[in-house]
Amino acid sequence: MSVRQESQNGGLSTDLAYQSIRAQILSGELEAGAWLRESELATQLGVSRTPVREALGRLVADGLAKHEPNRGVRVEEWTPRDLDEIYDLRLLLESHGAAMAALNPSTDVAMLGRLASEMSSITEQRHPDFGRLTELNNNFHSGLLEYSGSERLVTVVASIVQVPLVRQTFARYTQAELRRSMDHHHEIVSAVEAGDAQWAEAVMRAHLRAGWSAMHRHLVASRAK
Amino acid sequence: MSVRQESQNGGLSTDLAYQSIRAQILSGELEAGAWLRESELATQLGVSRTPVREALGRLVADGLAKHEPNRGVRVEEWTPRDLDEIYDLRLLLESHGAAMAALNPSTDVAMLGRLASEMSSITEQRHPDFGRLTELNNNFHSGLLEYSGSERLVTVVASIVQVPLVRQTFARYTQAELRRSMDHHHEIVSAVEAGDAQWAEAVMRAHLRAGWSAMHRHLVASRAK
DNA sequence: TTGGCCCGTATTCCATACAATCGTCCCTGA
DNA sequence: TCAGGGACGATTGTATGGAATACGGGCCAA
Repeated sequence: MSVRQESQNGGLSTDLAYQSIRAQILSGELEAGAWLRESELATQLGVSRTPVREALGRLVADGLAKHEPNRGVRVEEWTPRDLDEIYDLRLLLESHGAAMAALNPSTDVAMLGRLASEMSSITEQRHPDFGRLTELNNNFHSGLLEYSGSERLVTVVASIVQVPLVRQTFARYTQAELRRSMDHHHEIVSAVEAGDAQWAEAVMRAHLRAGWSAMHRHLVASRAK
Repeated sequence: MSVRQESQNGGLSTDLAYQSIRAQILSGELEAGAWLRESELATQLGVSRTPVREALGRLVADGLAKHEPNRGVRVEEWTPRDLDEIYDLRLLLESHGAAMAALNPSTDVAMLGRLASEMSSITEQRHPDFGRLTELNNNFHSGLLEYSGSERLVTVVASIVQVPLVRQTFARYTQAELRRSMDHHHEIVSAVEAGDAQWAEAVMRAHLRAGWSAMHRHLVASRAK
């Protein structure tokens, strides 16, 4: 919830359309491969086709949808290979960002620590609120990236990462994995607080790789069935 | 000329507008901060405002222009800091890509070698064709990236890199720097041919860092004037 | 002289009408 | 029965008109 899904361009109706359609894609309400018909969405949202077209263009640029000339726009489909590519890039970019944040004296360590703690306490409850957990996790990761000092790093990662986040990764974790993931967050905070770039980078690598591993295990399981 | 500037969506007029406006920005014909008026561009290109609006939206998504609500779109401005960020990311991503290409057995080493050779021969001429050199250089870099096997890596780098390339970096090089840059290309080919990922990665790092250094020298010089 | 308000103008933003294009279905003929 | 072709329908792509909004200049008052 951190960046880039609030209005980046002006139109009121355009933004409404963009937010709404995007939400429907990410929630799974619109499944992969489904057609995004301009007039249908327009009437559904109570606006004309023009802002819908504009919103669809942005979604295509985001990589969430695919344009087929003279045919229309449909929700992008994702293969396991795509997810591998994404995690590979996250590994590279986010660990780099963590290192830079550790070197940045104005990084708000306290805020990151609070996020990590709140996430921990959520996981200790009987029925964890995975939605809230995902939201806090996004805040943690993108917040850390912002302290890397590189605006582009934030936007690039945001443009890559949006898809797999929706898959409710946390809900797939075992209890041990969940706990380890939370521990990673605290360790990252410690590393940043210590100003130790290599430590921060290494923990972030481990953190993401662990997430990738859990996701991968689930993928092969679901493919087998 | 490698990727992502050919039509990614359908419209004929839309594509014309996109290509044309984009070219005007990259050539410097439209300078930073200039307003991109819909009707003006529409009449200039002989189309209506609608495809122009769509093209502007894509340019904003590309990061080449900036949208100001209810005011219009203007050409994005670039600070030296932006260029630093971009080179930082290129360093990270392209060196990683080079390493992966070295590990990929189906990488077309011969093609890369031909590109490197042709670039070398251009630089040895009395009046090198820097435009052609830039084009071949783009082909070399994006070609190498494609052999990394990660589609996303290609598109991500393409989305970041477009701006500084236009600044005719090669024309700023000293003779020695130009020669070193060409040598780097050949060395990268050797490393990839040897299947040595670490070698390829290291040379690519050096190659980009050298380019950054030359650009930086020029920036401080032009700022002093 | 200067600060603030009001209105005119230019421009975007949204809606709607029209044109072009593609897929599908039916019909025909072998 | 099946292959090929042509017209219909649905949907995108383009053009244009009208509503909303923000800037700039001029007027008024202190």
